[in-house]
Amino acid sequence: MAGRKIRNMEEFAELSGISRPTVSKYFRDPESVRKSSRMRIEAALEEYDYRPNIFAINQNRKLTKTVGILVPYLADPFFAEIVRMIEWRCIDAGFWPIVFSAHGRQDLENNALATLQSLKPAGALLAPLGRHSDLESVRRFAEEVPTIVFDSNVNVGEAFVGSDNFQSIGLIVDYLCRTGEAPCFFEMQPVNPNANKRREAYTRSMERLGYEPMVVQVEGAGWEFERIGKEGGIRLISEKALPSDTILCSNDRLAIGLIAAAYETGRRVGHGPGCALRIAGHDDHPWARFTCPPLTTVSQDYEAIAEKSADLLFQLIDKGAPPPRREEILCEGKLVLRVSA
Amino acid sequence: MAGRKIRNMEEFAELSGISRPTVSKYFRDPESVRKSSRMRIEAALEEYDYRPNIFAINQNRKLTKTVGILVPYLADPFFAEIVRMIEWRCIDAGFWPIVFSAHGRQDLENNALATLQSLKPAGALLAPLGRHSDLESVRRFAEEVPTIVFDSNVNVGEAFVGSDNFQSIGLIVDYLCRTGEAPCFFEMQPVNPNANKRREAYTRSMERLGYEPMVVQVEGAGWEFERIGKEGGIRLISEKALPSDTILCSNDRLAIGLIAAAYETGRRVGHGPGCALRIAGHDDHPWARFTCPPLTTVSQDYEAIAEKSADLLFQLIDKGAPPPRREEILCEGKLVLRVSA
DNA sequence: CTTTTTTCTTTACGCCCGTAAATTTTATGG
DNA sequence: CCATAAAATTTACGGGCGTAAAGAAAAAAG
Repeated sequence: MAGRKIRNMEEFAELSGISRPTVSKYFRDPESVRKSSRMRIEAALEEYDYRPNIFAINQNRKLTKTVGILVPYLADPFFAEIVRMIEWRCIDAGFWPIVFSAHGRQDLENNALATLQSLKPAGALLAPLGRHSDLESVRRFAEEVPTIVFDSNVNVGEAFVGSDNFQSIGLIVDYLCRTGEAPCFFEMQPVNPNANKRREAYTRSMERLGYEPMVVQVEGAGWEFERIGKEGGIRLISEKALPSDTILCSNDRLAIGLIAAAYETGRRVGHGPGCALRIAGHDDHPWARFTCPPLTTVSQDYEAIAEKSADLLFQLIDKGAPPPRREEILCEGKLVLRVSA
Repeated sequence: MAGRKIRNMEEFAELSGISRPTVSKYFRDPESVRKSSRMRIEAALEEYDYRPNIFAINQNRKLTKTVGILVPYLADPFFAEIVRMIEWRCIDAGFWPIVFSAHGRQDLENNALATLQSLKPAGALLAPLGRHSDLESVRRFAEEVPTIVFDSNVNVGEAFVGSDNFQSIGLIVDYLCRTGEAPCFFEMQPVNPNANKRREAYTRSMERLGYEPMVVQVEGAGWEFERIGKEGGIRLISEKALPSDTILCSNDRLAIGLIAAAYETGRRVGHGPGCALRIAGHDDHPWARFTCPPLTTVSQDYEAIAEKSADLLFQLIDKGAPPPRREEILCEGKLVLRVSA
């Protein structure tokens, strides 16, 4: 494939000895042409290294093979991981995934949606910012593009895939209450519906078990959750303002910050003797197993969320028609017992 | 902008009362048309919400406004951060960044390069896999597309931007030797030139200071550095196989794993009294300040690397011609003293 | 107000490919 | 070997835009 330069499909078709429409058909679906033709085309491909012009292809296809993926913050390991898994599935299914990050900002989210829409994608997988989303924009987008929403349920799109916060929080509240002091709930200002649901789930679980819910909210905006958790944690610990020595964090990143705060203030974290604090998180972030001590948490089922949302989208694209009513698929979390609580 | 649907530029031009070629000119550069025309177009834009078809635009332009960004592993916070910064600059400079991740695999890197090339980007910013790269593919790509290589110097492209490993490693080796036992060097099998340079820099620094270099390599492939560091660390610590109680890790992610290993085996980390190990890293990863204890490390200058590589690319795109010889820009690291060493 | 310059409009062509219709070739089965 | 079905070819058009050329209109300069 080091031969001369190929300008376009016309030229390539000539060199391969097959007509251009047939070559075009081959590139849409290699199985759709006769075997002998396929082999001649592939022989020519070996020799000449031609690739059809993506722009010209997509200009004329009503159904692009592009799938848009938008997440609120790609530098968050949760999204990085889940995007990795989704990209994978898209490629396997013959789609061309293209990733956007809103970098935590509404204007960039809107921008990404607009750019994405002009790419005329076959579909989109959106994890909206949540509280900071311009819901009207998201809705308008979803009206034009087959859209599955994941992670952050903003009641837009043909379906939602996410975690069952009531189940997962229930699980860990049960565990914590059964094995020691009832937990307080450590959160920052909620950025998306998950945070709210988790707080509510915590409150309900506590009440169900006959405890008084205790919610502690720390100051801080933005996506530097660890810093917020650490700074807030240091203040709360040194002021002895924590209503319980068992702390359930709204997510693992806050928990990582809180563990750092405990270290800095000399409190030993864990469930053994001599430990001052028990700290638990939620999500099972990629880094949760490497904290000191390793973080007890509830896993989000990354694989399941990635798989279900992708499959649902492919289904939606194939069917053409949206489902009769908006589906909401909730994946269950699993208790991940480590040392911190 | 809730008016009727606009099909194409023709229709939009008609509605705005300006001819299509002028509208086309406007979209390429709004300043290039007369003010009165610009205002009429913008008024129509307010009302009708039209966006030119990206595919049709790029098909006819020789110089696309796309900039490709390829990193080896986007779920690594170092790359996530630096991509975030680069994307930013591209958007500011009026380009359209598009991000690819090789997910640590050669076939996906090649795939991404091919896809990227068929997008006819104005330029590309590549952080190659390194040892696992198909250098011939990368080279062929760089011959066609103005390319800046960053992070991993594989001697391809018009320029390289990265860290000065000799400077940064020298800095931390000096510090560690001055304040306690001379460090051994903790690494895994090198995945890219940086890892090799760092080992070499360590060796030289040690010899310069009159110490015997001690390199410890742990088993493990792939991009789960923390796991590799932790598992290797546990083995080395429990077998008392570490040649020094001060350990300089090839990067922060390994160090995070090693700190977890020290915790698990009950060794206290830090430079104070009662500490069994001093552990230092390299990179100043976003998570390095949240380890327990916080990680002493050498920062890579993320901002500088992102800025210089992006600026260099824009310059290259404007100039049209490559620089007389391949530039190599090395950014200096800064010592980041925390508690772990 | 006239001349010069700038900018716009009109017209037209091309980019590279998808795709439809009509025709020809090739494969399949009896 | 022929009839039929399947697949390929030829021909033709269109998509949405860039862009060039020529002439008209508007702005700037005198």
